[in-house]
Amino acid sequence: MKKGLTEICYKFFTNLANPTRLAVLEKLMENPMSVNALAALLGQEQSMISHNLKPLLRCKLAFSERQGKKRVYSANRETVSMLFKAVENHAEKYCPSGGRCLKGEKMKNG
Amino acid sequence: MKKGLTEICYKFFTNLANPTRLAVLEKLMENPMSVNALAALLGQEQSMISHNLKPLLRCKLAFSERQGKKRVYSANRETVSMLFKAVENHAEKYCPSGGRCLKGEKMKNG
DNA sequence: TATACATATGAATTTTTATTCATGTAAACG
DNA sequence: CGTTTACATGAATAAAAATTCATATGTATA
Repeated sequence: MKKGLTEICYKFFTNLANPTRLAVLEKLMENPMSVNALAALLGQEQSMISHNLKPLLRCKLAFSERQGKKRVYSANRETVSMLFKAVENHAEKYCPSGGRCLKGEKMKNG
Repeated sequence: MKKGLTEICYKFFTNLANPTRLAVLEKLMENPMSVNALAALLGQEQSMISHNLKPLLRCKLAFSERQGKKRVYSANRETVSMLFKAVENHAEKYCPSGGRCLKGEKMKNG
């Protein structure tokens, strides 16, 4: 493993280890949208979405662009799809029947 | 994104979002070893290593096998290398000069 | 089978992270 | 330029994780 990667990995995975941020990324993978659109879709407060978008932007897992009075967020499709795919591959191989091996502990939300 | 994957991703990334566990995985990628060997190498208490190995095993990010009175742990090389590679790719492209873009927040250890 | 070695577990505490609520700021548009 | 819309930020609180220390369990072997 490359030196310094551990620290980057830590920030990275810490960033992803959150149901709200994962849900945001999932939505943004479907299509780019505004903070309020995300908040509405996910049934969460606008400020919570904003707070959670920040670390995603910082790590460049998401991008943003102003469009008129809105600000449109989009996912870093390359990285995000690669990561999700890695997890999906693992799950298929090691967590048959949809991660039932992880049963018992539920996600903080939904 | 496949349904149910969000939850698996959450457990997954939560598992990886920890400096001790990342360090453990890094060592185990070099070669399989016992709990005490890990503890010695990482300068951590044995119980801490044990506690942190548990979730890695649960998610099958690591495996274990008894060898005499020791228990030898090994990394799931396939998954771990894929994940690390994904992060490395991202870092190269989006975090030039070794993740300096992530500066300011240090890892809990290291 | 008593002892030592290797690891696991439990529970209390500390640390980190998330969430909420109130408020601040910035662009658009009348 | 004041008002509305859209979003960001700060600070307090709440929730979740990590760490530590004490102790239990399990295996080999004298």
